[in-house]
Amino acid sequence: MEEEIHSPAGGNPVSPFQKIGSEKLLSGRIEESIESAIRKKQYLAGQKLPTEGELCKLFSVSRTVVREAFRRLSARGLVVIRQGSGAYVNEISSESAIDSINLYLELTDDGNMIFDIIRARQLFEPEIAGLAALYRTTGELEELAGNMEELRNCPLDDIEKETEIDSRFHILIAKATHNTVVSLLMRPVFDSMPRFKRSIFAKNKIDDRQAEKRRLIQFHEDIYQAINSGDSREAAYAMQTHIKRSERNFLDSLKPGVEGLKPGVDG
Amino acid sequence: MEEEIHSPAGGNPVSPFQKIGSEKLLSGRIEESIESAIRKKQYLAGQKLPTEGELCKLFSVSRTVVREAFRRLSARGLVVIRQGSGAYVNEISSESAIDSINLYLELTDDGNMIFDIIRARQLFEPEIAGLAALYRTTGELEELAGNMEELRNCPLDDIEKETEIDSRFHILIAKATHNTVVSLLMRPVFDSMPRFKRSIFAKNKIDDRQAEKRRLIQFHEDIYQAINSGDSREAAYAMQTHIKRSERNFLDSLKPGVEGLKPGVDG
DNA sequence: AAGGTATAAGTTATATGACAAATATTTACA
DNA sequence: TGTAAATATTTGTCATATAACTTATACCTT
Repeated sequence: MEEEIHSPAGGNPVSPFQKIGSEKLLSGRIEESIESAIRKKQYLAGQKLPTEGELCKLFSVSRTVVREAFRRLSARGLVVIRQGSGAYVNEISSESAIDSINLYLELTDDGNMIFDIIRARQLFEPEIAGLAALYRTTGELEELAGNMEELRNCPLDDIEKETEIDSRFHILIAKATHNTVVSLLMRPVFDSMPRFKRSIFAKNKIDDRQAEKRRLIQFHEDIYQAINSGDSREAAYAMQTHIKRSERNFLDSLKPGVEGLKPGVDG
Repeated sequence: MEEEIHSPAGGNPVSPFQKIGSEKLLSGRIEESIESAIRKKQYLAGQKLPTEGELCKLFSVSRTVVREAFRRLSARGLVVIRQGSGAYVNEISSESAIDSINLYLELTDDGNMIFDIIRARQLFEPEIAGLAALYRTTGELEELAGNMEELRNCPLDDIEKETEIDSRFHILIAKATHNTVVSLLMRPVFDSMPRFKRSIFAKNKIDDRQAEKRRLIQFHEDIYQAINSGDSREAAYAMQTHIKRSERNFLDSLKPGVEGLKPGVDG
């Protein structure tokens, strides 16, 4: 019989797919079955899953439902589908998970999200900088130095690029903790920085920009030096100072008149 | 006939859907188009999207690709599809995003994830408890009290339930910060607690369980009191103490000999 | 025999048509 | 007017066919 599907990995002849339950949609049930097999590592990253046709026979369903199950799985980043070739377990990547958080934050932002972001940075980033000072490698220090060089060379009027470099600086520090959880969870915070900073800069007077960039560079320099010297306490302090300054910049940018104020009364 | 990409009937207010680009798959392009419309809030949560048939005509594609686009969108939590009714923009929920992170953490756990989790908690939770002490409402205090009551009443041998209650305690504190970013990002950390604690308890001597639970209750009590009295510093300290103890428990559970080895020495 | 090319086979992508199942709307009736 | 039945709409699943792409094979040239 060709009942046997793929036997991945080891010699276990038992099908990696659990019997489909009594859920609602067929495509959902098959999605769960395949997901379960992947979670149990019965299929490893890069491995090829059975073809649509094989799964049709295995589950006794039409190609439609198998394809829709694959679509759901690929949308969630669990598998990649290559036309003409097949479906493969995706190399695990944090991007899909991070994108999911970013989407949520974007959709739920009622305009006050930035306050939560700033507060979260105040809470977490000094601790992160302190940890980075303890665990950073020389390679990571070089990356930070390179990032600062990029910042110095960034044209004064290219705000888009500057904020991107800035947020990458903080991502690098989070990575230097060598804590995958910390660096993963902080990514959405840093990813949102450009979005917010755009609106801040938009309200700033142009004259302030040059001085502000000098300060930004100096803050990064201070943080870098502390991390470089392995001084955890100083790194935390430098980071705290940096973020407080950023917050003040933001609050100042709101001063002239909060956008929420109804027109009718003005200066 | 259906060659024409028609503008929606009548006076033609601009279509909410952007023109499809030059991506690879049709279903992917249509997914992006619909996602973009949702991100721009041209369709709000709960609103009904066009039917499959309408989208087929609008994009001049088959039902197959429209359905697969919908499957992807629903897998990502952007829309919900109700048979016989239609597709609706999903009420925004953090669950999908959190699940995505949880899946990533589970798949990438090589056995050392727990160290990162513990360290992340050490970094973040004291700060969170401190913030919660400042912003908690009386309702949230009641929830915390109720949670502690649940913990006291939990059977000593029901580890599954105990860990669930425990992690919920910490989730409640994160929520009490009234910072959506903080409570969202910490969720995966707390969600992973039961998974890890199972293995810790499994290696603990049964005799320790009663004393250990008493200590757990006392820690929660201390944290609660500090948060209740609005003492930010004390709340952070109590939380720090709690987590350090948890870490020691974990490290102790590894002592006798990493996995496999039966504990042969006890008090 | 080695290497490249054309061909064939396998696999996914899309289209179409049909019917089932669930829901929504309209109609008919009391 | 309110309710129930009938009808229409919409999504779910199946089946078949063809296009587009990938991989494997056979063949040819050198």
